[in-house]
Amino acid sequence: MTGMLKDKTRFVPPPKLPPPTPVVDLSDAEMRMAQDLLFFAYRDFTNVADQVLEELGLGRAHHRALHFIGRNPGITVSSLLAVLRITKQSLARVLNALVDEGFVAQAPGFEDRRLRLLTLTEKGAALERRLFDAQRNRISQAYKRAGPQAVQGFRGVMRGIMDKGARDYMDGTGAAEDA
Amino acid sequence: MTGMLKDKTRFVPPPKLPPPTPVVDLSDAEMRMAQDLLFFAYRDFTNVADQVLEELGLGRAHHRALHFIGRNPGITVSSLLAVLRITKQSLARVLNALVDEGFVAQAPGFEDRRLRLLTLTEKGAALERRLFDAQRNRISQAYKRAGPQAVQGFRGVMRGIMDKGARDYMDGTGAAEDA
DNA sequence: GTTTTAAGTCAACAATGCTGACCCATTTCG
DNA sequence: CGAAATGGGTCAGCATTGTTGACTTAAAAC
Repeated sequence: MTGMLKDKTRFVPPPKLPPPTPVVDLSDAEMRMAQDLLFFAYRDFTNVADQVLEELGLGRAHHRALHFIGRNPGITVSSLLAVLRITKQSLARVLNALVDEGFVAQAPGFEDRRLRLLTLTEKGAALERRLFDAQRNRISQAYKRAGPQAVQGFRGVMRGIMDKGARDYMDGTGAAEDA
Repeated sequence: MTGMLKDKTRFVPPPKLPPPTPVVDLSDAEMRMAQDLLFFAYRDFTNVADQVLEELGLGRAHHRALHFIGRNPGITVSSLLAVLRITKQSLARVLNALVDEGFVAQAPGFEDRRLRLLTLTEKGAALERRLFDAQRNRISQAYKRAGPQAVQGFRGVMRGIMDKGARDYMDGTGAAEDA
């Protein structure tokens, strides 16, 4: 019985204390820091919108859909799937909720009537605005404090981290890209 | 019936097509872009480690725990909770799995024997290394391409986006901070 | 007129958050 | 010393959001 640890087989004797953490080279520490940066910044950035979402019984997935539909009015379901990289079923849940509650409207395509062109309703645009405003504060504060040059660097690095596909999407001016 | 849309009440007539997306001011577009950057960079960065994790039947939550224990050898459970900002129960699931499978070791504190000091076992450190290596490529590529100045900017902006608490943690040299 | 394609749907499952309610061992404090 | 506070653990149940697999329907393409 190792004190409070009960006898749970779970106890493993400590490896002589701090396993000396290799500390390979300097840039290694930089890379570790980048992990932290991404984790914290993303977590806290997304959290900003959560309060508003909770009020409405929506989740982050809904926010993402609203965001990308707002940025790409008339986007098709399959393009949206390609951007989000989730399955049709996952999107369906979220999208149906948004349509049911009047945040998103869908119209059949003109040329190809199989397509469902997605747009935000006014209600949807208003919600997206609200969510955006919350997050915008964060960003603009951070941008302001860091300065325009830092912003340039930020963009460059972030672009470098993402997949080529995402980079391409972003280069498409935010208009619906072709998967 | 409106073609393929069946009769699902779900159909909402299109709002005259692209609700003109206000386009308030220039900096607004910048902020929107930042949302995209964060979403894509974070998604693709975390994805990098997923393959390795899947092999082992572990998830991202396990990775996070490994990461922060690795960076803060001897961290207590409550400090880890404070860093991750999740509940004890959520952490327990993940931590128990890691201990059971020999990735993490725990030792009672010397001064205060209620504490459980967490460290990576060699096996755990090796796994963390593996996961890290995958992600390191991304980062170092991005850093290299963007240049050292951009990296500075990246850090500044990311720090600005996160909560003060996270910033403080990071300033603690990555050594276990006091909640 | 057959085959693709865009979209929708049912069912079931897994990971990871959460809350609420307790228990135990240790430390602290009156 | 004895009570309260603290660090940690656990059971049970639930929500969100991701996954697979299998199948349908409507429209387009060939």
